[in-house]
Amino acid sequence: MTEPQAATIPRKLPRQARAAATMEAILEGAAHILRRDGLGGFTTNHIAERAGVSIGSLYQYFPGKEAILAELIRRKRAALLGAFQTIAADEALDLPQAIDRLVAVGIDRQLADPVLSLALDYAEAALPLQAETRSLKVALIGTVAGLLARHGIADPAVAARDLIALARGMADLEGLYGEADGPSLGRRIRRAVFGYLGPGPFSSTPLPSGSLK
Amino acid sequence: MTEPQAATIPRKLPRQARAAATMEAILEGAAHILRRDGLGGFTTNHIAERAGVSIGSLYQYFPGKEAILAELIRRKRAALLGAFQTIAADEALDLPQAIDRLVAVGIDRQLADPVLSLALDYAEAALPLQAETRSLKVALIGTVAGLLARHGIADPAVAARDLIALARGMADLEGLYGEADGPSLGRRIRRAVFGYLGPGPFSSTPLPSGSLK
Amino acid sequence: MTEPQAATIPRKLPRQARAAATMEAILEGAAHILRRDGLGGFTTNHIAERAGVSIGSLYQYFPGKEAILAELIRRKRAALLGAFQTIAADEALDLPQAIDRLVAVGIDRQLADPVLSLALDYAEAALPLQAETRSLKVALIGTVAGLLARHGIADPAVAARDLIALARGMADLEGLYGEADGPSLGRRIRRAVFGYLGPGPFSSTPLPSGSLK
Amino acid sequence: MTEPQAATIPRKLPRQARAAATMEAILEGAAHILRRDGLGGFTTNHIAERAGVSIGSLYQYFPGKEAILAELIRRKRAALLGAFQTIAADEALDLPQAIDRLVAVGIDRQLADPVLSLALDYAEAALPLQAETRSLKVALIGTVAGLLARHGIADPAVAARDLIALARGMADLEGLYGEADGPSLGRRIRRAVFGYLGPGPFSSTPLPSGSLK
DNA sequence: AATGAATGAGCCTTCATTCAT
DNA sequence: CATGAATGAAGGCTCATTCAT
Repeated sequence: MTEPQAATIPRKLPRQARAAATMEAILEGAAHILRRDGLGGFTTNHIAERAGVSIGSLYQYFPGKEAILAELIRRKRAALLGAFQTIAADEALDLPQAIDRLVAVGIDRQLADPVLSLALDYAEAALPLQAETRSLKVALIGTVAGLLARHGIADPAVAARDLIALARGMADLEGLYGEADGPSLGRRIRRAVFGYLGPGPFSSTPLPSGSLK
Repeated sequence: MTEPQAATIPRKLPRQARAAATMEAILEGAAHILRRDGLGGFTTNHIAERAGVSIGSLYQYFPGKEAILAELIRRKRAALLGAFQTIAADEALDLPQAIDRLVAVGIDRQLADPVLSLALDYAEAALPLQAETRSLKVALIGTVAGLLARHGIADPAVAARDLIALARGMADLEGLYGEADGPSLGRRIRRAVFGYLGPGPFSSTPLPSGSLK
Repeated sequence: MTEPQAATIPRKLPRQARAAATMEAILEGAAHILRRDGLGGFTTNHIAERAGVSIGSLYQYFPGKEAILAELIRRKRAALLGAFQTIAADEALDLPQAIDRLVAVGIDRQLADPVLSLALDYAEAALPLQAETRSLKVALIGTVAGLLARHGIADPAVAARDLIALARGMADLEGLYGEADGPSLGRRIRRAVFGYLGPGPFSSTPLPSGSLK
Repeated sequence: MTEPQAATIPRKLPRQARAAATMEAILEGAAHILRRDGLGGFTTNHIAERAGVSIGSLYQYFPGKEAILAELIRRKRAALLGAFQTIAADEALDLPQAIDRLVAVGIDRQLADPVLSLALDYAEAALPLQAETRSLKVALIGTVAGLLARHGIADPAVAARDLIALARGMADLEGLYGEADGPSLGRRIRRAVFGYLGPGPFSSTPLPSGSLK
């Protein structure tokens, strides 16, 4: 895809409370539109109207629609990254426990807003985003990779990417068409993840034989 | 997303050879545009130009861009479904062998055209497709579910959807950012799949004890 | 209105029965479309489809849509003209009797197909038609004018045009919004017509003096 | 005619003076186009160009060409309605005098712009207008009907519609093909109108008995 | 003669973006 | 800063018409 790289950083940082509120309104409006109309209906005019802000104001805060989308992605990734980092930094957790938590966190966000999540996931994959946004993805994978490496998993970078992709793929479909049963989905994802990682000495509490069903 | 359901079936069947060629040209042009410019650049004018066909001709065969997209999805799914059915019908294969083949087939198609695949996957998930197109997805899942059921897997319908989603999630990202190493990807996907399915009597090479939960 | 004068005569006279049938089918299809969709939906493609004829065939018989419209107008006027001439030629009728008949004939045609009539009336007034078609209108007015002159009406040409316009105006609206009560409409039109003509020696039942002027 | 009811109300009310000027320019441009090219040439692009306004601006104020047409009709009817109400409210006038004035007012407007008037009349009759626009027509008829009722005319609603239709029919044709001699046309219309109303006690110059009815 | 595939000008409309107020 | 009027490129789609088969 070769669309001309667009500016994706907010134009200016709001210094006043009112300005911050305007910016939030725009982003909330954008999320609403994306959820309701998908990427096809994601237009600056609609966003401004929904946000109760003039189109001129919108362009005071964002240089274009790509920037709004990028900011939505950035925030989503940043929140996820923070949660992941906290989990990965917790030395008290063994790998299965850490993965349980990572999966649980990821599922929560996905199921809470499946359509928006799917649209942002696609946008992130398909659109040319700025380096700064991309770096969040790298950090996300890196955090998981570090955790895996610490527990002796081979090829941790590839594994981290695979596992995130796997979980996201399952969660996307469950969100859209399934019954959005988080606990059940979590169990299924963990089975796949642990299968991927293989039987190893990484677990502090080895499970007995005898399958799950 | 509540876009107002668009017509997604071709407008008329070509009666002359020339007409069939035009229709193919349009579909090829559409695939090319989708690959090169993504869903954002997927416009009827671009498609017609790329196909070397007048915009009027395009509308003789398709009532709109949605219909072209739907037809691309339909063809992709139909081809995949055919391959899956052949594999699932082969009684000589045990479950691991059958899964090996399913994964291999799926990977081939995905890696051969990653950007196109991603766009079609997103379109299929996010756009409101017609019943007929959706039925192909159902058939695809059903084929895998039948295979799983025959080998004693519990909850085969959910499992089939999960496994397809899982594999597709991994393959999408590998196609976009990875090294497109099919055999390696295949091995990783299989690990996840067998982990998901759990240790069972289905395997000719039974897994050792110590699986994870 | 200065639209470029278009050809309005049928391209060729059908010599075979099949050809004549095709031409009739086209004209009937055109009337149907005009009735159902108005002048805005009057397109050659729709007409051909409705007529069950290929678009190519349509252009074998008519050089363009204007010609089809013109032919519809021509036929309508010709039929009316024939009826009018018969009435005007009947020496046995006095003026009130003749007018009764003229009005009755006009009303019948208008009420039988009000939407089509209105569209044709507008087309006749607003579109640039060919001399031959226009001449039918002249003949129609002339026929009435001759009748009026024969009974001593002053300014018969203007009167004929006025009376036709008057009756058509009333009939158009009655057709669209009224109860399409022909006899009642006829009575009302005749009151207006005789009022217009004023108390004169034309009637076999002469009116008393005291005109309205 | 069953065209899919289009929006016919202006999109937004102009808040700045500049905006009001733009809206007027659009309406004037639309009137010019209608006059010059008829309904067939009545396109948004032509209107915008003629108005010296971008096509985008046109769509800021009107949701489509139907809305522009509706607004032209609305204004024309509103002006006529105002004049009619003034006349009908004047208790000093007897019926013939009031009718004289109504006819004179109607003729003035029709002859001043015959092509535009004809196009608007047809549009009003043939297009599906909004309730609000239709209500102006009802008010117009109602005003005349009230006047007639006050003077003891039977069936005043039907009579009002008939008389308006009758006058409009005559004026439309006079405007297009006649010599646009207002006074003469007025006299002729009045003859028809009084003939329609019949000899009654309404006139300050009472008619003798012996009407045709 | 008949067919219907093909054409492309042109219509309607949206939308990202700018700029005067 | 905010507003909203204005812009025009561009996209979706139709329709009159031609022409090879």
